[in-house]
Amino acid sequence: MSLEKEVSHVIAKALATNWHAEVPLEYLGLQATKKEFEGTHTLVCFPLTRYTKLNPEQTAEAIGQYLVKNVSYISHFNVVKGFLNLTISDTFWITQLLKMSQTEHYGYGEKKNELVIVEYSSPNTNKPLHLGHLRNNFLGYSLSEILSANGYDVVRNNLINDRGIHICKSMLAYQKFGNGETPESSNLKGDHLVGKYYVVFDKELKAEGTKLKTEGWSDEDIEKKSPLLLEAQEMLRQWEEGNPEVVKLWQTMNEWVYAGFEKTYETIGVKFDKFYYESNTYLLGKNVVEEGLSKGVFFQKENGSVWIDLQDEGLDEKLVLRADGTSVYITQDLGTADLKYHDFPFSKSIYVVGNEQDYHFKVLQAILKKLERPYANGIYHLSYGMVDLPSGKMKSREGTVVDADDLVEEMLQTAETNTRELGKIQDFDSAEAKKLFHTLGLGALKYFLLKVDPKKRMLFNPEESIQFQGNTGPFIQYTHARIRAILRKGNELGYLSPVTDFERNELLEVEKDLIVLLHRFPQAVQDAGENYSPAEIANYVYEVAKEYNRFYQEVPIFQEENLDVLKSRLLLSQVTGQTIKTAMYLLGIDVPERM
RNA sequence: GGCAACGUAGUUCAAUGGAUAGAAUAGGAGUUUCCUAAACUCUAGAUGCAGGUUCGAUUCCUGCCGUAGCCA
Repeated sequence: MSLEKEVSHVIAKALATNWHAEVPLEYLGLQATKKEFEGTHTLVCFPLTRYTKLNPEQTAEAIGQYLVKNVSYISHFNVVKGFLNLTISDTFWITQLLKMSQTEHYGYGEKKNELVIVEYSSPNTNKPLHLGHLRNNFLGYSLSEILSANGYDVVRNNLINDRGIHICKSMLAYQKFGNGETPESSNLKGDHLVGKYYVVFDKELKAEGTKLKTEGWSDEDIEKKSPLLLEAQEMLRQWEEGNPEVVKLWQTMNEWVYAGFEKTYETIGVKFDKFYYESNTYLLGKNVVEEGLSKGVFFQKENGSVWIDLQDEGLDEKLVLRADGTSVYITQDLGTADLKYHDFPFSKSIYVVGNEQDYHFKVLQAILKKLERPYANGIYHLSYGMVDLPSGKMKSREGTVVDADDLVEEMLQTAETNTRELGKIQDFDSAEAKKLFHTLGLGALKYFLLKVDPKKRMLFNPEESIQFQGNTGPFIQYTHARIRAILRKGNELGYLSPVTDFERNELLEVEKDLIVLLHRFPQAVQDAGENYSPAEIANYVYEVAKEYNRFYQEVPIFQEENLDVLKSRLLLSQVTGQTIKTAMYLLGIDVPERM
């Protein structure tokens, strides 16, 4: 049992024996003591006064005395107003340090034998990935690692949107204006080449619109009946019919895109266990519509369209099948949900999708519940906020999109420039150096996008956002590299063989603060999993790095004359380094040995 | 029009209803005979407005103002 839980139980017992009160556990939770007070754990006593019939100070005093008497490792306490601050003996923390160092996979939870499917990335195949996709990919990847660390079996799933009008637009523009260009001939990454023709289509469509306008067309007609647009729609129809020429072009261009995506995924270090393609799943869901009708969950309107009434859920009526019998997005998502559950009987199914689709996922889950799908309650929409630029929202048509490949390249450049300026890697060969720039550049980018609460929208300022000082990936990586340097030296001097025991009874303040923080790691991993929030890991590991740097500054390890004390500090460094490495791993960020 | 968000130092982010609202960055002042100064220390600076619930509100409720979003 964790220290916090144990103490909470003793407090419950104190209230039961002294005041015959049964107090809900939520009032008994301990919180971290603020820096300016003595102690590490604090009980807020205000809510307990109604049970003790004493004022807050007296209540805290009485519980404090009980705890010191009944919990061996609580050495003393102090009361400030209604706050009971507990001090735990140094020997307890020293024992904890040894335990942490001997725990395999420290921070990880026990196996749960439950399957979780995390769907993320899910790109369209008509254009390359941009900054928003990066947030999605990093979130999905990191969340998968975090859930895995919490004991779940995780399937990382990528549902690729490889069909539809948007791809036909690229295809049509390519057919008309492509002149047989290929990724090889143009020296463009496949996804960028296809994206180029998506832009071409848009430009041509606009030009056509301008021309039609002078010919007297109304805006509405231009929007709906522009010949280019009709042609794209016709192409989509032909694709659905299986027209060999169209299908072949579609395959060719998709292959280009996949090759491009694969490269990007590899560079940014994200992986998938399973791919679904909408070209295979877009017809699913019609059987669900029939099922819903026969169960009376759906109803049909006079024109034949099928709807569900979700007003009792606070939502609207929602169309699930058009009058002409064609599907809408929600239809295929219903079918795909069944398919996923059939392939991977999960207890949780997580969709990493932007918050612009909040309504869609509310509807999806509500429908699945009404259809009494056993998995419906396990669905969770990890709804993340948009990444805005200083100029506002990214718009592909206005050319304000930050391209993922470009951004990554810039990051690597910045990493190289910064690193070379510091002149610490003269003895690195070029392969080592390149690897380091990659580690640092991507670390900076991933950390930047992950440290913000996923639910919140965030701002990305290209000039100012990516820094290497302060609360950044490289700062944490730097701390790790420092620790590794210490450990190398400790090893050379023969002090780490390994450290399994030492004589020590007292800790410096900064050492204790660090151990207390490290002791919280398993809880941080658990919380991050329960809240679907890599940001919690990011904030935690930053705290650890900061605290270690303080320790490093205040305590010159190798000047210590007492060998037991020296060894204990090496062990503290080792556990810190390991914790940083693990936490960063959960974020999908690598840490260097030297930098 | 309907729905659901968001608003915290100059800027970017924190804060299970708890103590004097934390960090980073930008600004000011320091630290290198010592394990990596991508570090450390000190300093200054913020809860949109008005009510309400509470012993206690950045957090919960109501209204207003502002920002972007979704559904037509």
